[in-house]
Formats: sequence, structure tokens, C-alpha cells
Amino acid sequence: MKRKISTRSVAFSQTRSRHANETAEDYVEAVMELIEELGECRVLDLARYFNVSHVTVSRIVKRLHDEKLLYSRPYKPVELTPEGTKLAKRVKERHKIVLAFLVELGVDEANAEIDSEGIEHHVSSKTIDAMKNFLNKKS
Amino acid sequence: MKRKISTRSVAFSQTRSRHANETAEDYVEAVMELIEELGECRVLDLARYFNVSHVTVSRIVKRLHDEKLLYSRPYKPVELTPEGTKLAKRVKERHKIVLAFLVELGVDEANAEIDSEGIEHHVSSKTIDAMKNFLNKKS
DNA sequence: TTATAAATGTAGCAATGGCTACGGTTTATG
DNA sequence: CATAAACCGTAGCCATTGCTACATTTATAA
Repeated sequence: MKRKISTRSVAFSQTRSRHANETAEDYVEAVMELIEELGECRVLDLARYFNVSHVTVSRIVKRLHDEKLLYSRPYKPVELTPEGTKLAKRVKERHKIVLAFLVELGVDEANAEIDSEGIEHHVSSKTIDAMKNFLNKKS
Repeated sequence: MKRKISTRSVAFSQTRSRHANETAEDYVEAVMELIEELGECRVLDLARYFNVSHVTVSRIVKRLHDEKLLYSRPYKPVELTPEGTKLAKRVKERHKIVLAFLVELGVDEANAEIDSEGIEHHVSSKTIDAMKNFLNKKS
């Protein structure tokens, strides 16, 4: 008995590498925010921010250091490289748009804040444009 | 020198468990779709669907079997348990709303399809309601 | 200054999700 | 029915992200 083969092959980027990118984005964004808020960004600040142990942060910071998104020296605060800064700015901008969009759509602040953090890694530039458009029409 | 501590502790659910849930949702949804489309759902159908090796699928199917979302016996097609069916229906419904919403927002079909798959795991019921609302007003 | 506290780092374990290689089952087909 | 093809399972590797326990460094305070 011959079986049909599904033509649908969903556009899932490989989960692991996809998630590594999300982590990088989350971290550079957090580093930028924490520096703005506290003057500097320590490993423990990130641990509190993400609600994980300092060990998890330490390892990820090391990786992002290798990827040249962060500067980090033992027992010193974490800083952003130029490349990390550029990425952080992009991410923050996108986050801001998604958050504003959800609020404008009628979602309460608390849920909008949570959802925007989940969503922001998965919106294409086309969708961002559509959100911007929506915001402009409303204002 | 005393340092302030950031009050912001972002609502990141622990990445690993969060992702395991997403995987479960993706899989039950895919199983339901493949059964609708092909009459049954084999491990290799899932592998093609997600563009991963059959080994990866096999392991995940085993886990979801243990979690009672799927029925699976060696060399047999994969089926949904009642619980899996319930979850799949919820996920498909949510997916449909997100997709329709993005299209209505002005995103082209292709990007809407891709983005909705990324986004669907991260929208709260409040956001879904807001999307439904938007769709109702438009129609 | 020296003792203690706070912050980081390291070692090593688990779960998840990728993979290749290899072997066993089922199904199709000559 | 026998063999090939398709399908699936297992072993075992790696990377990522969690963790606890312990070691080390830095900062604070007595």
C-alpha cells in the first residue's frame, strides 16, 4: 500500500541553534538594561534577572564572550562589545514595538510584558512592520 | 560601596521546561495534522515534517508516550491519547487564531505562517482574546 | 589587618534535542 | 517466498541549559 507523503515541511529552524540565538538576544538585552539601571552588570544581577543560578549565567556569559557579544573577565562586571551593543539595541527596539503593539491591541500591561518577551524572538521584519503600521494608524 | 539590586525579575519560565512544553505542543499538533492528511502518522512523517532525523522523533515520541500524550508501539503508527487530542485541539485553535490575526494585520501568508508557529507558544489567553476581538471587529 | 561575607568560578550530574552508525522489523515486489 | 526497500529502534556522541557542592577571589567590616 503506497502512502502519500506530506508536502508540508514546517519551517522549524533547528530547535537548538534557534534557542541559542534567543538566549544571546535575551542576555545582551538584559545586560544593557541592567547597566542602565544599576550602572554595571554583574553575573548575579543576571542570575536574579532571569531567575536562574549564577552558574548558568556564568557559563552562558563565557559562551557569549567567545562569540564576541560580551566582554567578561573573572570577577569583573559584564560589558557589551560593540557588536553586542548593536544587537542589544535592535532587540530592545523590537521588544519595545511588540510591547507597545500588544498594549495598543488591548492586552493588559502585565500580560503584554510577559508575552512580548516570549514573542519578540519569533517575529519577522514583515510582522514588525505590520505592527508599526498598526501603531501609527492608531496614534 | 552598596549597590542597588534590580527589582525587575523577568518572567522567564525556566528555559528547559518551557521548551519541552513547546515541543509537546508542536508534536501533538503535527500528529493530528498528519493523521488528517495521510490517514496515519509514522515516525518518519514527523521527521519529514520537522526536518529532523527519525532518531530525534523517536526519542521525543517515547517521552510523550510516557507523558500520556501519545500512544506508540514499536513499528506502529503514532496516535493521540484523549489528553493528547485535547491539547492538540487547543493548540490548533490557537495557531489558527494567531495565523488569521497576522494575515489580517497585513503580514503576507508565508511570513504569517512562519511567525505564527514561533509565536503561538508564547501568547497568553489574554492576548488570544485581544486577537479574536481584533478579528471580529474587522469582519 | 584579618576575618567574614558576597560574588564568581569549576566540577560534575541530569534532561532535552540534535546527529551518525548500525541492526532489527515490516512491507513491497520480483 | 525471498530479497530489497522502507521504516524504526538503540547505542553513543555533542551542545545547551538547568542544578548542587565546593573552591577561589574580592569586598566589607571588626
